[in-house]
Amino acid sequence: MADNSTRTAYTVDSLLAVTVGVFNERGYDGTSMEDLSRAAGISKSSIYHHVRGKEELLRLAVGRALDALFAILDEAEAETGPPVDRLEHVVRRTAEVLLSELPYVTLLLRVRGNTATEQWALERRRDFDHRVAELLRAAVTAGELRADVEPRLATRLLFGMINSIVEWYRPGAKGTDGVADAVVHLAFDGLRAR
Amino acid sequence: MADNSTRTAYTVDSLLAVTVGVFNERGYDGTSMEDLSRAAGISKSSIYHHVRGKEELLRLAVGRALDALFAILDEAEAETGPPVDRLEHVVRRTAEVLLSELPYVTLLLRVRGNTATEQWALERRRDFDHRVAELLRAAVTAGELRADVEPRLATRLLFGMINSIVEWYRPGAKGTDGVADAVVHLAFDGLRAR
DNA sequence: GTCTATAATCGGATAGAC
DNA sequence: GTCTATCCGATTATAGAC
Repeated sequence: MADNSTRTAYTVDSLLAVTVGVFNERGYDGTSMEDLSRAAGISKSSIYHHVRGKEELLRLAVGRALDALFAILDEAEAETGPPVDRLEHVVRRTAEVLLSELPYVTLLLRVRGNTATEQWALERRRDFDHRVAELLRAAVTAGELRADVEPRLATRLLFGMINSIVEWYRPGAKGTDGVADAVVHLAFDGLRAR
Repeated sequence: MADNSTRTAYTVDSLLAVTVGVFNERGYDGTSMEDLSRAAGISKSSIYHHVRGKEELLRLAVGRALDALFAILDEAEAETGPPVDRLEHVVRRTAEVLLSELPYVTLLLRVRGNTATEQWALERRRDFDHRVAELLRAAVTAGELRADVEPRLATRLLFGMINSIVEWYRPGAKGTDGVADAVVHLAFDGLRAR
């Protein structure tokens, strides 16, 4: 918007939405405050009015993604059904959260660990993975999942598949309906025709 | 090695091995020439004796990964068996190449497209994906793979799973034997007990 | 809440000696 | 083939006006 006088002033949230888009396009390290100011249509120093700096923008964004993901685990662990059903719930809901919080989760999954904020994010991701691996292990013990693949390895490959959604999914694009269904089908029953 | 006088002089290849390790730890954008010189134990200007700059190091590294991946497709497309067998060959060999060329493929998979070199790498990755999707489509047409998941979507999820190996695999670590086998089993037959 | 101007530092790259 | 010294543009962040 070219006319500053009619544009609604930024809030931290609306600034964050713009920021995350740029971080995902250019990478966090590859994004300068100049890039952000251009994308937001305000000056660099105006950004510093809302946040302490670039790293705080990263922390707020990945925090939003992490909160959404941990909420899924809290739901699943409160359920009473067989382990395999709870695991399926986590798989489906994680895929759905990836889609609904796409830019925030995308950023989270690309974090490498250069700064304190990035290391904090990696740590919380590891906690998430461990809790999922426990669910999967319980389903194997119950005889509901095949026992010939090590649970930790299966968890990693399973979430590798789910997380890869952020690499290509674009809302509204053709042929992206039923992504969560496809994930659940492939994960539990595989590609082969029966 | 602290003693410069006894260390073998770098070649482009040996310098590349060091470089790729740092790029993967800190990210390409997050790595400075200063970081590289410290890791290699030589000065910044000595690096410029071997390569034209930072971007050339990236090009050499991802080029090595791409060459290894395209060699797999050339093999598979030359085979004469049923499509599903050729696809399984590609899946297994891709997982194996990920393991054998781990740092180079890791770097390739993290490229985002900020520079000309990065865009060239993304383009070649798209070519690879399309050729795999064709193989998978042929296997669906032959009735060897389930028809209720769109081939492009299945390809993406399949390679999402395979590529995610670079996120956690460390050579020699416990519980990482039979990774390629696990990938093939999960991809074609799924997690569920039979 | 946003601006212009600028401080302070970092990072890629080069010159020229050994 | 490697070094020290340095150039200079880019980048994060701040000061102070409106």
